[in-house]
Amino acid sequence: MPDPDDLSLPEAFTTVARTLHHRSAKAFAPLDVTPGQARALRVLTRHGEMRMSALSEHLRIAPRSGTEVADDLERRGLLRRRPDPDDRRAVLVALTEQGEHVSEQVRAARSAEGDAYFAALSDADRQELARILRVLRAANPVGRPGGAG
Amino acid sequence: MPDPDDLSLPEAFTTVARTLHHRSAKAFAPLDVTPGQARALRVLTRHGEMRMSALSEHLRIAPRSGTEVADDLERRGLLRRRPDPDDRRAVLVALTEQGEHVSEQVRAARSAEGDAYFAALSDADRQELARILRVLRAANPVGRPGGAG
DNA sequence: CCTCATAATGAGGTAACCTCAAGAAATCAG
DNA sequence: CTGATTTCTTGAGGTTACCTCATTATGAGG
Repeated sequence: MPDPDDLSLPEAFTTVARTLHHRSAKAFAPLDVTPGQARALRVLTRHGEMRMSALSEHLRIAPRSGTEVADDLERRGLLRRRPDPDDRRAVLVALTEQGEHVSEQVRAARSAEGDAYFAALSDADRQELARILRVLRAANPVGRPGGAG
Repeated sequence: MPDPDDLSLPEAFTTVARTLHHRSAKAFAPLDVTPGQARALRVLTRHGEMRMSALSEHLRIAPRSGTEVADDLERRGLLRRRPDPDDRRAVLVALTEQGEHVSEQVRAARSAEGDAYFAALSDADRQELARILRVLRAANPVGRPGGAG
């Protein structure tokens, strides 16, 4: 196997992200939840009931894509939709009881397996990385293609 | 827009990676090259002619997926295949002259736009990030699902 | 009422992966 | 040399996680 190339920052980042994705997918497989769904579960656990549009923004994906994630979770009985009483165009989404349960399992699986990916880092490095990622997120607020037309 | 959530490390990483991917895709669009193809171009520029299997390993993707990337580049006239004279099962891939040219443009586009994503970081932070990514890559050598199946 | 903006979704598409199995060639056991 | 096994690549078909565009329903302002 070839030694790691001296990749550029974007390349190295992408490579690590893909590996991480595989790891997470494996960790969540027993729960029958994809990494994307897992993220949505965590958002809903943290912030409670919200509109579809808000969910999409939290996940930083296009509104249409948020619909899709919600569809999947609803099909699995982890999420319920209800009309927003204040605006009949809008839909509110929230976790079902089972959704909360799975979300907690997701959190556990993340600690057990997903975060294991980062176990090679010292505590200090993990904090450094977290800080750097925050800076990047703040500096590049919206990754959605619609944003820049 | 909601403030960035206090995401877990894996989640934050994934989110940043997706945004970065969008940025790169946009930066490479004028060259008619996807981010995945751009990575392959860079690998071939750095390491020269190699087998399909070696290309896949460099990109850390399944062998079949390497074939696909090579197909795309060959269709665009950026890459040529030839049989390996030492092993007639194997195929050697290398950039064409035009491929070298586009690869250089890719490198330039990365500096101009792709790396702009990391411009929010100080030089020190960029080096920190690069170091941390190297540690992660070294600690988790192969992200390919086939490995643990 | 008419017009314009907004919320969600149906329809259809893409990039970048994957697995499984086939076909050809190399290698190893006898 | 023969047969079994392994290796290298690719055909066929599938998945995830996104996307854009157009449509429907509702809300807001003149």
